[in-house]
Amino acid sequence: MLTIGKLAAAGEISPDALRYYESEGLLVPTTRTASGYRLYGEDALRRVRFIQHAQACGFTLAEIRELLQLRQTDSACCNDVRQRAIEKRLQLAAKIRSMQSMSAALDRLIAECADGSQSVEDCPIMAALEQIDGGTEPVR
Amino acid sequence: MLTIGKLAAAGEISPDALRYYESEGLLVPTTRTASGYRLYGEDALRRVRFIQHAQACGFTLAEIRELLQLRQTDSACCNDVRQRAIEKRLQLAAKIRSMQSMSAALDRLIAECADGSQSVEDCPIMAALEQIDGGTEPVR
DNA sequence: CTAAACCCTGGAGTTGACTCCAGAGTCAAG
DNA sequence: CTTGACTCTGGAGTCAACTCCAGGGTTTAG
Repeated sequence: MLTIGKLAAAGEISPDALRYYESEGLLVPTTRTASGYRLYGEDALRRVRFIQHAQACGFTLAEIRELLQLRQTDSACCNDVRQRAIEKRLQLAAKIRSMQSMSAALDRLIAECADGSQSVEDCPIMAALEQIDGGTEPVR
Repeated sequence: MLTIGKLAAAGEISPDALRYYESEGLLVPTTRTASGYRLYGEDALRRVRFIQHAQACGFTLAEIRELLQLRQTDSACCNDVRQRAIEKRLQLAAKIRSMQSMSAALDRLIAECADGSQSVEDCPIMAALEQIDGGTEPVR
């Protein structure tokens, strides 16, 4: 059994973050000592890694909690998990596209003032940013 | 001269957001009526568009304030603006790469469980998320 | 003249994933 | 037996860009 500090060290995460996960229903300690210290079993480390990897795939903690709850749900099958992964990939694609169009807009602006010796008043970038058609769509 | 409501309507933004911009030093009304109503000149609408377009290029309000302050700075030249655009493009590229690697990680997971009829316990996605090497790096 | 529509200020709430803190109790080593 | 390291709880603070609200005052249309 691991105390919170040991688990934190093993998972390269702060004890505060582990307590936060508990408050969010993601990782409940196996038991507590008589004095109230949290004690975690071995599976806790796997759970921490699960959370970290899912975060690295773009899932929020709320979504990760749902994924974990699927394990408890008898009617759930692997397709439910897969579906969430596919949806998350779609969300990522949308965000990537949005940022790519931001980047493309910047490209145009940067190209527009290849010679940057002018004063800021005459800067083509500043001028372009005031125009009605910025060429980009807002995020989200 | 426009009241805050008129400017808000023209700029397709809320009056609250305009007051917020003022508090952040981005858009100060030209004057006020005797009773304290904000009054904006024509340039205010251009300023609002500037803010919106810069946001659409990924700049934060703090960064936009800096861009606007460059106009006041005598020593600043167009290159200063250009440099900020280039740096922002770099930041965007880094975020895009990070999200692309998230998406790629999801791709692998999704492929791994092409047949999704198994129970969640046996789901290859869930199993992979518990492994040490997730194949992705954390964001930021 | 009155009601609706507008405006003001100051401050709290939102989202997400934490961090940091105070004040108190607990545990392990020497 | 003491000292330092650890843990507990509850709550506040962080970032960004707002939104929403209460409790007022102002303006305008009919």
